[in-house]
Amino acid sequence: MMRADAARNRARVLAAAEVVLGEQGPAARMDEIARRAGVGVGTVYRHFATKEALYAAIISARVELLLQAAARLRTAATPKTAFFDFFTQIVADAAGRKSLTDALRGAGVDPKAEQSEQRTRMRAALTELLHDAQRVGAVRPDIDMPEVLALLRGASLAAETGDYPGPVLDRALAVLFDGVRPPTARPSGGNRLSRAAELP
Amino acid sequence: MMRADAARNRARVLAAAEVVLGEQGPAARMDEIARRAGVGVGTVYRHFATKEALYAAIISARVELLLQAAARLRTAATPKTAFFDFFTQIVADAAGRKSLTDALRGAGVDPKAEQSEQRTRMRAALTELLHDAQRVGAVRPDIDMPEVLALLRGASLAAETGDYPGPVLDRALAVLFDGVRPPTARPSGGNRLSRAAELP
Amino acid sequence: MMRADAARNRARVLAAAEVVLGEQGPAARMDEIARRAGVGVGTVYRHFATKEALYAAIISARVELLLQAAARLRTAATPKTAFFDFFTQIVADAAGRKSLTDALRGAGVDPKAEQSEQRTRMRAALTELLHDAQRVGAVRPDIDMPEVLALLRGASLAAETGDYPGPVLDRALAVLFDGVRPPTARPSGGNRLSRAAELP
Amino acid sequence: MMRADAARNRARVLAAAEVVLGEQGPAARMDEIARRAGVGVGTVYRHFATKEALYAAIISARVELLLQAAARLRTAATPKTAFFDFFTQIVADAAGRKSLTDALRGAGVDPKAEQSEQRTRMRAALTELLHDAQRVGAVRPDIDMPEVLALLRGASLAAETGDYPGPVLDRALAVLFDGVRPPTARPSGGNRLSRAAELP
DNA sequence: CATGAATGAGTTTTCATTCAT
DNA sequence: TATGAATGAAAACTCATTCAT
Repeated sequence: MMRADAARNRARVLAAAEVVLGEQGPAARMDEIARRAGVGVGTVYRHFATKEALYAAIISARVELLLQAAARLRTAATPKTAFFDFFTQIVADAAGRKSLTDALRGAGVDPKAEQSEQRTRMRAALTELLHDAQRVGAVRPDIDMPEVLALLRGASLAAETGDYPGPVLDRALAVLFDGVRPPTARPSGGNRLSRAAELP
Repeated sequence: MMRADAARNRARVLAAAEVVLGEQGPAARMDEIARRAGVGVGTVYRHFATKEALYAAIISARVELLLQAAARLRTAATPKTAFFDFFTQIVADAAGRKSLTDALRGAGVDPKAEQSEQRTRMRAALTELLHDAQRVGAVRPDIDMPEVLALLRGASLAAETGDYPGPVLDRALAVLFDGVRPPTARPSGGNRLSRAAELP
Repeated sequence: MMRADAARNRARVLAAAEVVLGEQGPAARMDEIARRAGVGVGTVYRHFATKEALYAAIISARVELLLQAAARLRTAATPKTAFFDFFTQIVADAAGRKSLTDALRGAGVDPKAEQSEQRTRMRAALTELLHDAQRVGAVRPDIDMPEVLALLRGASLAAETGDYPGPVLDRALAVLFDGVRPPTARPSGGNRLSRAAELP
Repeated sequence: MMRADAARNRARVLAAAEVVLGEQGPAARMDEIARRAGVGVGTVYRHFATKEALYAAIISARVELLLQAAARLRTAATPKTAFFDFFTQIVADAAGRKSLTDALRGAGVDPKAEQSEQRTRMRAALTELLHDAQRVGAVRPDIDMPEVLALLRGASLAAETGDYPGPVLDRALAVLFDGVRPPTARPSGGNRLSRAAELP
């Protein structure tokens, strides 16, 4: 019973921290996070030794979810779309957590042991999807992971820190993907960017 | 004559602030900035009433330079390349000032009167270059400013916050630009990404 | 149980602040007040959000005591002397807290909600005592609250900011009270001012 | 010509300081005083070595004026009224310079050499007027300088720091003076306090 | 285990005073 | 001599972290 309580508290703190960081940026206070979680500061510190550790845990949880999504895509989707779907999903995830990365970077969170292990797994997952896509000719062959990572990072940051309506993000991604595909994979005349659903 | 001294001090503070912010992020202390500039804290405050005001002045100066570059490109370069050159220049500028934007955003710098006026001018400059490029068929016609801004922001953020070797950034931009160009403007077989000069 | 500790700390801070303000005037530092109270500055700020708030709390406590004294006098003393006793007590209280008012005014303490509520109660208490005294002919009938308040303020300020030996204050008050009484209430020949106990 | 300029500047600074202190209290800044005087801070410091020295000079000028008034009254008025007139004048002067004394005391201005010399002259002037009045029976004989000084200080402070409409101050002073007069000098039935001119 | 009061180093900002021009 | 830019000590206030209850 104790264990359950502790676990619930940990989860509550994590959730509260994500919200508060999104709202207040890197300046968010531990007191406030505790208040939102409905616990005392002491409890926050019982679960996360340090503010930085708490922030790192948030990232960790996020990345874990994305990794699961990557695994799912690899089995469920065709190599032709899996890479693009994953890319899109990461960006959508970022857009849904406005300015969180910002807050985390502002807080000076460094890649620690666990994080760098996750980083490795993330890279591996992405590499697989990329190579699969290249094998079936869905992605141009002269592109490589470093570029992909840079493009992914840029897209995520723009989605997270900017305030773009969904369709704008979609079209920006479409442009990006057009650049990523081999010319032959583009429908003749190009992928006309859709403007239908644009919000006012 | 004193005015000259004051102006020099102002410039020194601005320069020191840019450096220190780049190094230490939003947490940079006013004391440190003053020390680097070789002046007392009081002098920093004489020129910039507030930490936030100092940060705003840095952005302002940066944007001003870019606006001048835009004007220069419009006369000196052909519409075919001006847009891409400007885009590239902004990203290079961002790359050269690692984590400054970060620091600025972390400091909660708001778009103030002057800033928002600059924002307007920046949009105008970019719009001109974009339309010029579309007119001569260098940029696909179904792309519009919102997407361009999102792509630009993403590229700048990636360049600024990431630690990519130059060639990686170049290739990522090349991919992006391929997506921006109309299919007809791409050499058949695509723009082969160059790998020659890659740094270790 | 912690609450008891917190309350003790609050009281300590209040007491220390009263002392330090009396000694050093409005320029007293929060650090020093904390040191005297034997707590950290943070604790001072936990209990009083602001220097001004701390000062306001001191006044509040003082006035509360005087209000209790007024209530006591109304039941315990005869209307003939109660007014004069209360007046005297206020002045004595002021004399006992040298330069505190000074410090408080210097700090720009404004009448806030609670304060102005106290102010109202204080006026009410004084008004009752005044009217009682006038009803029994102990105070001239042509005097009214505004004058009484002005006289009281003057007497308190003199007592607080000046450095008068007790007998001097007593005689000054005696003169004042002679002016407040109806001529008939003065012993023929006036109230001879006592000089017996004068200190050097 | 230089001398005249310097003297004008000194006077300007003095005047500006009096105004600014009255408005902003002890916290008034030297910069602001200089600005109001239409000179640079450096000039303020040329005339007054220290903030405290400036404040002392203000008091000094004030007292000098009052001393001249005392001398004038001694020749021009009858002993019967001269004392009361002087007392009234000091209080009126205080009322006209709201919170200046406050500012000065708050600034920790100490009695310096010059000041204490003035203090002596002030006491002497008041003593003369008091004794003259006692000789002609206008002031009760059992009152002495210490009480008078205490009463005067109280009245001045009340006038300066309070916000009493003129008639209230007048009536308060009338009460005070009734206490100061021998019973025989009060018209039978007392000096009815006038209520005629009271402002709404 | 949870709580939240206490701690105090750390930061921003102010302002009297100095001094180069 | 006047000016006002520069100085930097001082002071208010914050907040991550600890620890008694």
